[in-house]
Amino acid sequence: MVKEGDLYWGDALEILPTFPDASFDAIVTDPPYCSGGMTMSERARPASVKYVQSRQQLRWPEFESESMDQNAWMTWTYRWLKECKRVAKDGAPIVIFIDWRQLPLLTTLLQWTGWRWLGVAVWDKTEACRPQMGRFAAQAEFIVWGAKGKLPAKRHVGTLPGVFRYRVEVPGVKLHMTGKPLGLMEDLLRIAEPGGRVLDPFAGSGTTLLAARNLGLQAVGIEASPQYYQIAKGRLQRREETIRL
Amino acid sequence: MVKEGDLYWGDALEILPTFPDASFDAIVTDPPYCSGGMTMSERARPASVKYVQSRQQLRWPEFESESMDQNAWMTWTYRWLKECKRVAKDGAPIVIFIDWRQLPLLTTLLQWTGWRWLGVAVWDKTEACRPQMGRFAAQAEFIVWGAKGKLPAKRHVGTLPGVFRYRVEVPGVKLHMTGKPLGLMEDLLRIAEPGGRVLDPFAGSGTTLLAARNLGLQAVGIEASPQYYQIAKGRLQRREETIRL
DNA sequence: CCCTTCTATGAATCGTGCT
DNA sequence: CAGCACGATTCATAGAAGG
Repeated sequence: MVKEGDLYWGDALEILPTFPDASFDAIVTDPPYCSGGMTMSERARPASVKYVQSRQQLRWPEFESESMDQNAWMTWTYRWLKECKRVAKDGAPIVIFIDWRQLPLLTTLLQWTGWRWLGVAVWDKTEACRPQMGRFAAQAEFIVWGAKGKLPAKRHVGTLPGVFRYRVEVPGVKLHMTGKPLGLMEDLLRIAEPGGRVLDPFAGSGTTLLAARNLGLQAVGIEASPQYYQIAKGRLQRREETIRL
Repeated sequence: MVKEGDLYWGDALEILPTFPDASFDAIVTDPPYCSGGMTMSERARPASVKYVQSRQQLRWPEFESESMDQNAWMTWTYRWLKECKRVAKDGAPIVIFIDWRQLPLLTTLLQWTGWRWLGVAVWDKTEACRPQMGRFAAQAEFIVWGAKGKLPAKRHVGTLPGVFRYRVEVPGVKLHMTGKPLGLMEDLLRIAEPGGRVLDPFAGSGTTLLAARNLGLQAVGIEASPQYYQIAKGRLQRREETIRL
């Protein structure tokens, strides 16, 4: 198994089973949505074609798991949610990014795997990525959250907002095609008990891990793509620099 | 059948069948969510008890259909969605408020009844919601939208945002326990073709109808509660006054 | 009679705006 | 300007019901 510090390179469904039971205080992740189309043929297009506007050269490395049909995505999501539940401590919160098309399926899967569904928070990107005439813009991304059993009555966590307003970052600042703003991830990670151990099984360019460390949390990540594994590793090593990417 | 102008008093499932096919350009509504609890007994409590904090006297007339269990709500929603589809013209948009708990069920029902699901917009109520320690606030309400078939390629509608930020109004300004800000409804109604005919089968205090008329749309509403029917009737009649309630 | 499950009731979170 | 009311909630807990 390849790893560097707390960052693992490999398939989440292969790495997760090597972790002991009840070893994480929170799961925070942004899995592949596989939502680029309602039809199988649209889904089968690679992510770089689905999510990048027409006719510009490839800017992002490909990421896997984006070419599943609805059924494959469902089985796959079921399995990693189940594994995450095993490695989470009782009462641990889980926070998952999802887009509107997959939201109903994800809330169902979350409950099927035994997690308790507690709400839907919103990432307001404040401007439409692609405004369209005559339709509401897809300006929000959704954040499904829940817990393994009940959230403990007394937690050392304050009150948290339910809508987070952050602009999408431009390529160069964001290092993954679907990379999230660092401030957004820091806000979300405040759901975790201070000093706790956080897992991101789909680490991408490592923003969750970086944000976690900024908050004084321990962070463990898994990333399947060799390119993003290298990018995340580099970011974590450079964390001491003052520039916050 | 009791009606006054374009406002009908009665059960939507009884009034809708009296409308002709393909007679509306848009459906915009805020149905009872029936979301107050995950158990049947919790749901069975009247809305004024479920949603209003303890120890204050009854401020709002009760509204019906808020005391259904999940199964009853599902069958009921299926039936009114189906009727709405019949009375909608081809290409007409539908816009429905819902809370996070019922969102997955509503998107399923929308598709089961033959509507095309096109997205989820967000009403961000901004800060004024009940904070909770250690959890994300339930600060947003969700707006499921779609169309009967495809939206026409050429519509006389501009680009619309996907997140709407409006504070919850105080009692006195809002006339229904769950009343929506007038500006919010006006924003949402911009999805309708200018001059079109809009239906709200759960009119409540009539904010949708008022907003529609402010935008120069024809508006038809149905309201089951005699109290809210009177309130909505009064507001529409007073519309000429400059004060916008 | 004890244990489990269900149900009914009310306390409490804090930023904001109104009095 | 201080105080108070308010929120399409959520949860804990006491009491009832059932096996």
